[in-house]
Amino acid sequence: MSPTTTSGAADQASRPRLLLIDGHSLAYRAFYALPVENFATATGQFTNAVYGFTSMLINVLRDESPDHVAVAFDVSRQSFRTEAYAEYKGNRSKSPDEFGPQVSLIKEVLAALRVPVLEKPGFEADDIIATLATQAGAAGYEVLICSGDRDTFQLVRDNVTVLYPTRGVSELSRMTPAAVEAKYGLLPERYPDLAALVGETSDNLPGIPGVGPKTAAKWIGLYGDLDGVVANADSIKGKAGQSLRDHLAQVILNRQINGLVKDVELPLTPAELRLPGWDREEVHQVFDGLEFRVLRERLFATLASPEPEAEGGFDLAAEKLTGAAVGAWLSENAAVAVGITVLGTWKAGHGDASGIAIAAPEPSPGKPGPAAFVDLVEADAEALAAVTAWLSDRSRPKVLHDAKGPLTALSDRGLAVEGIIGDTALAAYLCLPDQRSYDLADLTVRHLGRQLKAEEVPANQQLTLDMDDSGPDEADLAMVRARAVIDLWGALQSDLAERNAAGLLTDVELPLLGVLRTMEHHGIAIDQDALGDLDSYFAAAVADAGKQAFEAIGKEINLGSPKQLQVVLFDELDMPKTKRTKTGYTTDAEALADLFAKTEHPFLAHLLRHRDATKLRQTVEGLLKAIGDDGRIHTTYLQTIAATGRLSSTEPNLQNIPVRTEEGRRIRETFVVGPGFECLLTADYSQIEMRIMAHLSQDEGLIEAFRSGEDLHRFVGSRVFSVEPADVTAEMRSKIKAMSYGLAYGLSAFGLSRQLNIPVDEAKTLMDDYFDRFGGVRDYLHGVVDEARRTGYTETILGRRRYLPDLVSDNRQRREMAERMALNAPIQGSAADIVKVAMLAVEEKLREQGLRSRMLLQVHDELVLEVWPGEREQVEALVREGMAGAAELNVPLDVSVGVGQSWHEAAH
DNA sequence: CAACAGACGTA
DNA sequence: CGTACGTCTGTTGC
Repeated sequence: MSPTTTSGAADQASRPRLLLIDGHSLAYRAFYALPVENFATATGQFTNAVYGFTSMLINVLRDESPDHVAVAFDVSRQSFRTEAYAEYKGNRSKSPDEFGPQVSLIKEVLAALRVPVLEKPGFEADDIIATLATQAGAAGYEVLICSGDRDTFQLVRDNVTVLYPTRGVSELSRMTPAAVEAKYGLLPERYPDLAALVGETSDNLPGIPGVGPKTAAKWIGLYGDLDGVVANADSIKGKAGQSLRDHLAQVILNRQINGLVKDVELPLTPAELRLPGWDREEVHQVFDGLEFRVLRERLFATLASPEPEAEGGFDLAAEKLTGAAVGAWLSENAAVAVGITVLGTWKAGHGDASGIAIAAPEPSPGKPGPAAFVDLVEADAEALAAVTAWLSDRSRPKVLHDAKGPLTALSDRGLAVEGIIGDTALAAYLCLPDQRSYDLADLTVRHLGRQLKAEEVPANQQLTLDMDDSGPDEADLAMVRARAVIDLWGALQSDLAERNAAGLLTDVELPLLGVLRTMEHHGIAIDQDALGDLDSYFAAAVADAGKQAFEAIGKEINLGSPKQLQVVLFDELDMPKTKRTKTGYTTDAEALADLFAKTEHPFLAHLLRHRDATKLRQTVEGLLKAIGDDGRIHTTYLQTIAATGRLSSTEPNLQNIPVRTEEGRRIRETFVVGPGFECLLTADYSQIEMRIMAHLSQDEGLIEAFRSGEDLHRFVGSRVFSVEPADVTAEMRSKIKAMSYGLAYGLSAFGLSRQLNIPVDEAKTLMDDYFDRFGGVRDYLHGVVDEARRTGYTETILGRRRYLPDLVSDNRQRREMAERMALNAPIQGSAADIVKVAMLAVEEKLREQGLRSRMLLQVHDELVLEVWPGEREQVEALVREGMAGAAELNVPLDVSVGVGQSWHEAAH
């Protein structure tokens, strides 16, 4: 067990990195990825392609830290390829008028950034890239190619990676030799062979009919390369073989065309592509002209001061430990906060851990940080005892990344963990809650400027613990990740502090993580037979409604296909057109109900019933599939998804179980109390968002409404309509209710009119009257947007922030969207804060009072508990106390509670 | 096969 | 032209 040094990522500070970009291909992708109408300067110049290209460029420069860069462009469509094959790329329509001029704007941006631009008549950008990649590769460079053209895959090598845009231009997938092999089943060098057989639509190169990538790869595998395939064409059997023989000439031509030229004469060598650093003034000028304010900020923020360690990997002194060495290592190295990663599996509240990696921070700059791995399956008693004791010692600080799953795995192996002082995923979420994911590898690049991914380790640089050459094993990678976690934690501290989020992490999110873990673990019991019966019932309803729908139109179509429905409704039955969607006219339930009111065509009624029953059946079947061996459903709560601070629930989603209709509620009847328990108890906040609105706005009228104990909407209605509360009609009340809730979402008069089916001016009057009587609400709503525009973020009552840079967007649609988010985020987010605090309080009280009752579900403003026999009253009292006391607002927090044998019965 | 769009369930 | 989510199905493929 002698310590060795392992390098988890490219450790090549001395190795130059060259980034080669296919300018045309990326500009074109950007053009189609971003809606052109949303990107125009005051003078009417379209900039979507420039924006997308520049944005991608900034990201790649930031994430990859190349020191050498070049962008290659096609000069024209004419090249040696069109000479050889006139139809090459002949299917491409002329690029739109809005596109062409943007190419020269891109070149202006590149000039300001001092990025060399290369083009060569008669050749395509890819040939230039192939040439430079070849030269640089031979000279020992690390080469990155950014291109949307798959032909570049043939250039991939150990030190040549293609970054291929997958979604628009925002996400790049790394095509390494392993990635190419995984995707196509052959070496990168052979990719053009495969492309020649399969064809390339975008280049107008037809492939062999009936031959796809699978078959092509099989042949190439069989005969070595395309020459081999061609030579053996006669011996390939079957339809595909015949097809190959029929199209042999095209295949050979394809291969001539798709091979890239690697010896184009160029004015610059790789060494001359070193980035000299850009001209700030010129960048300002160009970006001003393009009106790229946010982008300029991003450029300066991310690239002005490149991280000193930007190219380093993680050096650690890694050991795999057994026996007495485990305890010794922990005593020596784990007194400070350490990073932990867990090998194992977890899903639906259960899991198993096979190993644990622990890493301490670098003792001093440049010195490898200690790291250890303990195999939990093979561990001897002594090792296990040491790990167990250390894990459960709350005075030994630990940091994990997205800890809920790993902790579930450890827990199911009998290992309790105490002393968790940080979770890097939660920390990153609190800092920037609008990100879609908090992948550890992404965070290390963003915050540490270091790469994590294993496949980026060049084979010749891997030093492994094993004596063989198999590369880093799982344990090595786990240790590298553990080290990344602790380093990341260090880097996130100041970020958390600056954003005032440290307390939120320590006091709310971290402890909540444990609560959620046990809720997932417990799950909720299901009456499987009843649910099965419901499935049959809904299936019959679907069949019945479908049959009647078909009779009504005299034929059978797929009722689940909006496209086919549009044909029937608008072409064949000639019904009035509904609201437009991207691809046609909507057939949503509201529109269908409108159409039914107008036409009374029975098809519509049957269709609506079919939709309804189908949706319910899908829900039921999803739930049936999710029932575990224990007869319970274990959802997974996601704590870092919702930008407002809410939780979300997945696999299955138990936060959207039907409740509004009678049939829907029958599904809730199948969520039942588990064996041995007395009943389910549900507790929910009534009108929590409106109460938060009252609190935040300090509006005297609204506060009085809640303090008076009068029905809220009746009270507000009496003010708005200037009548006695008793004289507020049901219609008035429902209008007020819609408006009150709408306000918290940024509802406009137009939206209100549409929802209430009243004229816009009536809706406008209604809103004006509302704001006249509740001026504090109006002032608050205006104020919250102004403040957010000034500071860049909104804040909840616990200081949870949401950053909304689009508030200053020059695009109206985006700006107004951001404004509505700014209105809603403090309200929805504060409600989320309060429920989270309440959950912690309830958990704490259950524990303190030594009760066996337990929390099972959270549905945003509702908690569902399972009550142990004899504990009902005590639980109800503590839940009321915990929830009502979760925040000090200037209005009371009202909690209503119900109990029953099922979730439905416990509702109130 | 994967990504997208449309539809719809909840708070 | 009302926020926040997750899931299913059908369609499509710059």
